[in-house]
Amino acid sequence: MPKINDVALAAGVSTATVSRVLNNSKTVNAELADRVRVAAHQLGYRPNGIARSLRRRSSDVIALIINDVSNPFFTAITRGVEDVAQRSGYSVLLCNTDEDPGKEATYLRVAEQQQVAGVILSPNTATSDVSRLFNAQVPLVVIDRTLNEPVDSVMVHSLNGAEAATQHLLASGWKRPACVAGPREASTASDRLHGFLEAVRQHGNLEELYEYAPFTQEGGANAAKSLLDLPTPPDSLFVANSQMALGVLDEVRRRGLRIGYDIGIITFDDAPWAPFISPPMSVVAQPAYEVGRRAAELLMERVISGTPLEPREVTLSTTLILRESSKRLPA
Amino acid sequence: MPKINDVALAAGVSTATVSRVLNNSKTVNAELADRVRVAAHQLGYRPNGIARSLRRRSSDVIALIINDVSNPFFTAITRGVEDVAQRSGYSVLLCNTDEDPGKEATYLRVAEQQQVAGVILSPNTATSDVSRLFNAQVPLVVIDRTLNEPVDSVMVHSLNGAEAATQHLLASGWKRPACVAGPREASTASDRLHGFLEAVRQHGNLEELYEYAPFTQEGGANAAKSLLDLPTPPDSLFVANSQMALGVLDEVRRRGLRIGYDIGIITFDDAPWAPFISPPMSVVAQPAYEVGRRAAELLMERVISGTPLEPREVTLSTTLILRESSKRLPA
DNA sequence: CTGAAAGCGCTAACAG
DNA sequence: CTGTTAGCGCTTTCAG
Repeated sequence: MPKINDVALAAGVSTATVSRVLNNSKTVNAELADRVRVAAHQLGYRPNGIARSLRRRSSDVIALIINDVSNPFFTAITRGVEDVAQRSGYSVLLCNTDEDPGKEATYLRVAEQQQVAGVILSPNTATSDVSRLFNAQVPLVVIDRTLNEPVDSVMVHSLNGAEAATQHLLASGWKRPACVAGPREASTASDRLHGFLEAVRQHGNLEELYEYAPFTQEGGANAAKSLLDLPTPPDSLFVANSQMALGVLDEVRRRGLRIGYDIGIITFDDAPWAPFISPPMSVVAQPAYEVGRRAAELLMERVISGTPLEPREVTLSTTLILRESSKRLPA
Repeated sequence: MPKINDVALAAGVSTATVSRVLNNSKTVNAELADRVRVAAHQLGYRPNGIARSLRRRSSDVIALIINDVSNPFFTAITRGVEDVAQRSGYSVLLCNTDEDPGKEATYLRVAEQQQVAGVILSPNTATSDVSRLFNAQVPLVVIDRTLNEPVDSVMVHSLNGAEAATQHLLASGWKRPACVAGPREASTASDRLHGFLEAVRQHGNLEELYEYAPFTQEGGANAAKSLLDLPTPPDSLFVANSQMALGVLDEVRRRGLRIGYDIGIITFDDAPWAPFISPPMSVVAQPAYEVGRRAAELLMERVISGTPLEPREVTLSTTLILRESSKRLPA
């Protein structure tokens, strides 16, 4: 691998000039610049990003740390982030924590050690430790779940969405809704549960039925199982995310329950498969791509300006998409 | 941020000793080692990974470059890779190319410049340029799609799977199967198409119906549209991946075609939603997690041993999972 | 077993 | 406008 010095030698200039040319400094004589470019090209020179980062104390890479790569919500976010990062000439490195605080800590450390230009984080819990990033002055924006720190954030108003979904269940004639809630530690899970409970309380006279579980297919299946095994089981389910919904569907099918007659279902997240299951799934859609886009925009501002800004907070809204699974059909 | 020198000063030793302690060199006096650890801890010292990488000419990060984060096949691979990388103390950085050769080139460059310890790549086309990685001696293993180079690879025998799926369609009584094929450039797409054609030819007397399209939901929808608009449309579809299958489903529904009566469908990839659509989708399942696991194992061997090995090639098999969508029901 | 010192490849003052 | 030079923070010979 040729180094900057080889290029300098070949072009008959100093390394400083090579560096200037390669970094588009405008103050270089055109003829020299050409010689440098030719030499660099002939040698197949590639700047060593590590050395550059060490010197500059920052790279042109941002890290996106998410909880679950297989959740379509996060992959849609990823697209949003990538689109704006790319436009600014940054690459995005995706890190999957799998809801594991240990992995999250590891990736936070990697991000710091690799001197990424910035990080977008969906924290496992509100107490995830970002102090090192903070000390290292690495720009950070938090998405999806809140953090107990004053930082830039892009959130979705889960509570409202959950409340609306539950009200819809009730308005459709279901009498005994329950909530398949996510894990206690996730703010989104508790927001959605609270939205659900809010609607239940407003309706009055209803038992507060819910079950915490991990945001996974298995978690959803287990929660549904517990709920449906109750002496007086619920007749409808509000599910906290689409991964869980798959598990709920599995359990419902296993029991031979007919959606629309024996049970009503509505879930958070408009997964790509939602319209195609039977019956089509009603959902509370989150503007996932938008979350990613806005987060990346906030991050890029900080990265590029470098100036310290007041923490900014953007909150987006959900959309209720009514399909069939939540409707109550005449017997 | 404290540097190694600060730790050395605080512990009253040289930077070399600090480095040795932090890298678990066994040849350090226990008492000194303790002093170093205490000092490092008190100062909140974190080694600068960039500087370390520059010196060592390698980091403890591997890159996984895939075509589509939202495809469950790739996310399952990701899990496999992460599990074994983590076991060896490596972090995996996921890069999403979105089937865009430009992005692929960018990430390959990033991988080289960031001096990752190794890369696992699902190449866009068989001619993707990995020469720079090769020159830089970065261990590489290719997955999913072939590359015109002698490198370690983990593939799935697509052709057999496609052939079996098509034979099943024919054996179920469908008379006019067509293939919703992926993009020409992807070896998986052409393998699957060839498997399909193989079965069609063996059966004899059948028209060779197929349509190339991108591996996306939209691609699948468009291909289905063309095929179903034929003067004599097919009565069954073999679809090349699960993203496309969603699009096919959409188009089929739009036309009011009843799966099982008017049309039979079978697709590659056992997406999580496959059992839950109506009717449940028959699929050719790929051992995705296994692909990731094996690929990471091959990579880790190279990374850790550092010795040049002969290129190795592992090929895994598919499994036909018959559900309802491919069955032909009596009218 | 430990320390001094030489870089890894690049950028950015600082001179000229 | 261009070159010289001093590091960025760490690891690793090489002496002692």
